[in-house]
Amino acid sequence: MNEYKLFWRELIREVVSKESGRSIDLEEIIAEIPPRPELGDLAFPMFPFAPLFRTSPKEIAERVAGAIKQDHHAETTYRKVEVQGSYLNIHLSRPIVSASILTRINKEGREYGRNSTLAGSKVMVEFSCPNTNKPLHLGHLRNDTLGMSISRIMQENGAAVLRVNLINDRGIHICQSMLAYREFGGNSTPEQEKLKGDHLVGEYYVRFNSWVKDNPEAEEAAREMLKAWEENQPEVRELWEKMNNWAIEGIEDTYRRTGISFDRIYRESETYQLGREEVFRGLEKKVFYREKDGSVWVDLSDQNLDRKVLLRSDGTTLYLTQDIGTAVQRQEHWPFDRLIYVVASEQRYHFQVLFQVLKLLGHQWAENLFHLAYGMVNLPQGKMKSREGTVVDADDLLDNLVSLAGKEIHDRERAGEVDDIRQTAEKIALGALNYYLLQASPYKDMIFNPAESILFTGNTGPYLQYTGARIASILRKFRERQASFSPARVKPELLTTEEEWEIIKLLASYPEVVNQAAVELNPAIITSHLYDLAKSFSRFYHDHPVLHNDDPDLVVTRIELVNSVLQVMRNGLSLIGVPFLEKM
RNA sequence: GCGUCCAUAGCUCAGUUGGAUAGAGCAACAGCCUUCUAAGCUGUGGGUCGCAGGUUCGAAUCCUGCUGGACGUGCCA
Repeated sequence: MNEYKLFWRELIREVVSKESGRSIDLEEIIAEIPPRPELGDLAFPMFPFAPLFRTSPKEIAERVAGAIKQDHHAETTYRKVEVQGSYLNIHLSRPIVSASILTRINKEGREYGRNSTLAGSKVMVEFSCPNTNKPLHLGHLRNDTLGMSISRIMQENGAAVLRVNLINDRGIHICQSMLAYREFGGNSTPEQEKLKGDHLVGEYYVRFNSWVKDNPEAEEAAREMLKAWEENQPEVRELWEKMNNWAIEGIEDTYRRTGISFDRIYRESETYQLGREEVFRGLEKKVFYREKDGSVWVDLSDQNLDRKVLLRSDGTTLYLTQDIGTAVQRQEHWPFDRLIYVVASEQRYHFQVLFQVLKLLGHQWAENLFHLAYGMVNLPQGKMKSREGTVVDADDLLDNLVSLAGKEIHDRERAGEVDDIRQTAEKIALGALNYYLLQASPYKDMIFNPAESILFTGNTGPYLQYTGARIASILRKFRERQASFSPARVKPELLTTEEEWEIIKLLASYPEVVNQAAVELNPAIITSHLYDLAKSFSRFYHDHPVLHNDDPDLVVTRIELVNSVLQVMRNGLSLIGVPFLEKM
């Protein structure tokens, strides 16, 4: 669609320049999509030129329209130029646009929508970053699906992407679950308890928190354990290895189930010491300073960021120190042009400080760090609170969605039609979840209403999957009867209905949508476009039969259109973690 | 206190970066299955875009103030 916009903006720029006698910049010509399709396909407001022409925008629109109509050059790409109030509206030539779009999608297939705006740039995306003391919850699911989707969108725009995870496998909170396990666990294993490893570990984390209420000395015991861990005490290390493996195996099961994967996994136990050297460098450079007690600080109060500790008085590192180290390490491992941290918005301040500190250390690339601060996931009754047991567990939620999807399959009497009920239900559940989490703008807080998220009707992932499955079904039936339509030819000029034209326009603007999503780092732009496309398709095929048609040319032409819709849906769905289904 | 962010239909969310009569879904109501899957389609009702100013030919969108909310402001992560 951009090519048409650009063509017309250039033409109108030329005409307005000529008519007004002043050279107009291309940026001054604003192209819009009219609010209602009957008003045309492109619209150009003439308000900005009123002072220039010293006349009404309506009159300007008429003068420009008149001049364009005399321009034979433009005739092939428009059907009609008309003045609507103060707007100059263009109706594009439908056969020309349709033919060009269908040919292009047919030729490019999976490539359609890909572009090279980020070609040659290396983008690292950090996301997930789970703790190994408890299983994943709903908040992680938003993080994970955002990280995956953003990565894919960047790739679709030509970037080389490296997805990285930093597993938080050490620290006082890890020791807390270890301590509770040693105290109450009785050497039980996930196998014995028939529990996923991460859930077993999580139980002892919860156990610690109730235990410590009546036994404050447990807090001190955990600190001692952390010290023992840092001193490599064998028993503690052994327990840590064992429980960490349980937790990580469990978390990886959830990743597999939700289609999350990484190119490189960092572990905090291996990186937490990094950063200290950098802090010393900063001391030498005199951008940091040391207090009498030995702690090292950075003063960012001139930037409204206050003073921050970089090294404790006992010389140990902090979260911030580690992040300094890992950033430097990553730049060395894989020199990125951009590093996107997908981390909740509550850590905004932390990343502002981190980026400033790296700049003070003289790292040029610190300019290219970006915190994608996504909003909290809340429940209708308010915040999720682990202490009050209102945290929505990721595995439980998925199980719940899968069983509901399975029930739908039976209720709709599709059990005999789908290939594998269990697998289909799993994919529907995943589609519902990912779509729900991605359709809201990332930076905004969102409310996760379990009752609503499991709906499979309306603006949801399953609706997109359903539309895709319907298309797949039509195409299967076409292939079965293909012989009966031959000989037939694709004739784009046969696509004359408004419904078909709406589809064509949405197909045509898909590549810009993919680009826009990358510019804004916002997968919701994709979800919303795919929803519009599915909606338009549903309207179309409700009223206009594809196969049940007397004219074989029309049949194959509509098949071509339907095929294109499917291609774009598949391309788009792959960017938002909604599995495509041949049958549902 | 200070800082950052948010506020659009009863609920959950969009809103093409300042343009035409602010849109979807859910919920409510009314229709549509001898025809390619009714997880669908069509229609009705529902709005002081938090409030008050300002900038502009034009503001949900930009600026200021206010109100309400979230988050942050740890030698926690």
